[in-house]
Amino acid sequence: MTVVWTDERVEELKRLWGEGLTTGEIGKALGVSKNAVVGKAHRLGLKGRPSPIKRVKQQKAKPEPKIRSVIDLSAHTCRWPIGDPREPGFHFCGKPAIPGKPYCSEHAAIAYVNSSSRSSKDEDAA
DNA sequence: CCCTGATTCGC
DNA sequence: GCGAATCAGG
Repeated sequence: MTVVWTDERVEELKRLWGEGLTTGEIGKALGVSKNAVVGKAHRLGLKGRPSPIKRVKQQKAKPEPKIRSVIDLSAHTCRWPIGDPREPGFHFCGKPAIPGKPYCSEHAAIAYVNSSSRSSKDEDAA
């Protein structure tokens, strides 16, 4: 595989080498064996580096998972607890709640039932 | 064992 | 000078 090392090849070699590609990658890109690459590189006087050189993958920094909590729920979302808070399947109702109330109409009825039975004659007064 | 790079060795 | 083989490090 005596591919004539033209200036282009050498330039590509140096470029890929500088890119951080491994000898195998460069050799594959140039169509030569990794030995040829490393040999030429060494002969050229390129900088040596640690064996397992790998290009650092650009990891996308995730914004944030955004933890859902009861306070994060919309003000108009029913927060009626379903199940036991200690159990894994615990969740909230999530149905549209009554404005001003943390529960939907159904659960609000349950929540406020008998809580403070308004007398049928305490608000008619003026 | 795999990966890699570095050096050696024959052409 | 070239690359494969070989050696060496991780």
